[in-house]
Amino acid sequence: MRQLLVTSALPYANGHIHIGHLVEYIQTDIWVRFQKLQGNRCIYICADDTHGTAIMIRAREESIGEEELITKMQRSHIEDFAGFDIEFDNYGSTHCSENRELCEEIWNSIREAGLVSQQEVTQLYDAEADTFLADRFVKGTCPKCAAEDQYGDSCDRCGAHYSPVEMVNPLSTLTNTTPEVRSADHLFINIERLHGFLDEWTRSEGHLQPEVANYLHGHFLHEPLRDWDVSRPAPYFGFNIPDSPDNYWYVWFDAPIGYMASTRQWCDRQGEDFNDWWAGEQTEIHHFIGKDITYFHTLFWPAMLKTSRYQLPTKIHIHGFLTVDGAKMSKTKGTFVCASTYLKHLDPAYLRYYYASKLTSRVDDLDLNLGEFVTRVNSDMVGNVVNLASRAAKFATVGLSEKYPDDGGLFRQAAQDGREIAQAYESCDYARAIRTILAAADRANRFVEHHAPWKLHKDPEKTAQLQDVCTVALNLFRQLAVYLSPVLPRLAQQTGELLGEPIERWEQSQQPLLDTPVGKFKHMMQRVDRKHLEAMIAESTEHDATAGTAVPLAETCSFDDFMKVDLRVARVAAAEDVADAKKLLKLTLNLGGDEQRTVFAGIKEAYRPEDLVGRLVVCVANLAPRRMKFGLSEGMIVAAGDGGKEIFLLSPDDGAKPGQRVH
RNA sequence: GGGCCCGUAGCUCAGCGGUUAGAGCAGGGGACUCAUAAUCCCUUGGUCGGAGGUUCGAAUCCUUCCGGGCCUACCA
Repeated sequence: MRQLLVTSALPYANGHIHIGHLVEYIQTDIWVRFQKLQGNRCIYICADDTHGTAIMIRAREESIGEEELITKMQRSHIEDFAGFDIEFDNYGSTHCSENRELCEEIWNSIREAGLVSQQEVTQLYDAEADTFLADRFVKGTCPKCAAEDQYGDSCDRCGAHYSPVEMVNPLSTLTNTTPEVRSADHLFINIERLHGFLDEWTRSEGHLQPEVANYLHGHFLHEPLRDWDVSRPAPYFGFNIPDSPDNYWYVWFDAPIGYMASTRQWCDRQGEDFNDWWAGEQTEIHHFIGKDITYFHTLFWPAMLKTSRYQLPTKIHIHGFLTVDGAKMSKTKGTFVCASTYLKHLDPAYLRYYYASKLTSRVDDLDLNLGEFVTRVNSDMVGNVVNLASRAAKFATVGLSEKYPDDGGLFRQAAQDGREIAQAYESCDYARAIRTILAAADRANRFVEHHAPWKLHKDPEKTAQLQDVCTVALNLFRQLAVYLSPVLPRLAQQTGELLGEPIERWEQSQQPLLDTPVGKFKHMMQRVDRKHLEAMIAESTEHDATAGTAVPLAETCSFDDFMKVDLRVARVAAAEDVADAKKLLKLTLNLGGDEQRTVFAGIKEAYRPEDLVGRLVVCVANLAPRRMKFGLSEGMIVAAGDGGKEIFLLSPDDGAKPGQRVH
């Protein structure tokens, strides 16, 4: 019997669970249920990730304490997960005494190993909010291309990377004030000292999916690893560092330790020995995470565990992101669906089944195609599998036969399929498991078709034959229910009730159930109603009115300030593609008379050159010319939108003439 | 600029060195009526992104080009 400790990534206490998160929790829950069904000793551990600047700021916005915020959010997360039949053995929080103690212990080991150093870090500081600003909390003008309204680390428009300290006219998005530059001492971990270990660990068989190992070597491990900044100066919501009391551990230091803290809570409750789970080789440790946090889990985390002499992960299972109908989840499209919203409209089994039918062991993104969702659930799951019980149970009033009848080898074949299905679950290739199960369901349906119980039913002399046919059909169905029970626990439970024996072990798929009464049949699952799906999307759709208020207004400016900007109507005389540029089109603008300008505009993804020629636009005519990679840009055209495909050029109403001033 | 991954039927994918390239859904035709408009049978549909190469043999290995996605370190 194996002993397994399984985790999912800790959801951040800053937001609610949505269908994107659920890919991971459903994936993990299926794996854990499979392991338990196999008779392995397996615990599923998770917790809320509660620390960091974002929590501090949100608590302020809601005028409540951080602890109140995270308590509320944890309750909500637990409820959402329960609604999707995701069963944790312990669901904790990183903000607990167990975590603080473990952080301290691991920190001391890292200190003792001589890996910690102090370095000065210069950052922007918001004096009004009294906090250092992470890059995402700074907006300003790009120091390279002068694009406005860019985030503090890089520019959407020219792709430049810089430090927020270099930005022109930076503004704190928290208070809309101008931040100051301040320095503070941070603590760094010299992770390069573990380079050799990480090189070997990431490469050695089985710890990572091959593409992840390739990525790490191609991207990080081919050069010296940079020191990891693990502290943040006050104010910060988190744990104080005992030997550096003005500093806090960065949230990514204490978050993975939360896996251990949550395990410790479980151990204390169960009377188990914590070291048995984290300090000995008898336990396999499996982390399930999304590809966005690969770096923390495959480099920092093993380094921390190695240094503090804890057990290293057996395997890190990494999955991709969720897209909906091929695009990122979007609030305006209504595809950013919260777990609780989903549950108001649809059965959680649908999503569990659909995700399972698409999950493989690779890091690829998973697309939730809404049309396909309906088809797979209705045709494959309900029509093919669940309906099998429906068409046989009704005729099985006398119960199952005493001896298993000749079924042409169907039961044996499906029993043998169990090996392949189990292997598929084990390797996280659930799509393969589902495919194999569906093939068995096809065979079972063919059997029923061929033996036509509805005809036998009409002939009183064929009762025994009818019983045999139902015995086969229901046993074939029960096999499927066992195989699907990690994905569809409720279906397994209903099947157990129908046939009078709960489904608890994988081996139940290997022996037919005989000589037992069959309960009264009730529908086990409804088909998806497209209307409910549409209602869910409608409820998730955020309208423009609410979406538009998200960006705070800029500082008040005087009329004179405004008049410094000379906006002119211009006609696009020519527009051409800039071959090597990702975002730029080269425009020739006519500003009235002979006045011509060349402008490089970052609108390539939203407009085709041929559609622009001849139209009127509004141009900033007195903007300082800018030397760009492809030539000199002598102005700027004004547009709304976030960039990419979401760019909307402004144009005057009919009658305006090139050269007219806009004011 | 660099890195990782992916391009197979309308859609979602399987096949990853060896018989005429497969499945499900969708499309077309038929059967059946037990069942949740279900199920069963037959059927249409692909120059396996393009071009080279290795090989007796390539969707499968290598090179290169094209197209797409993701990442590029104090938000990994």
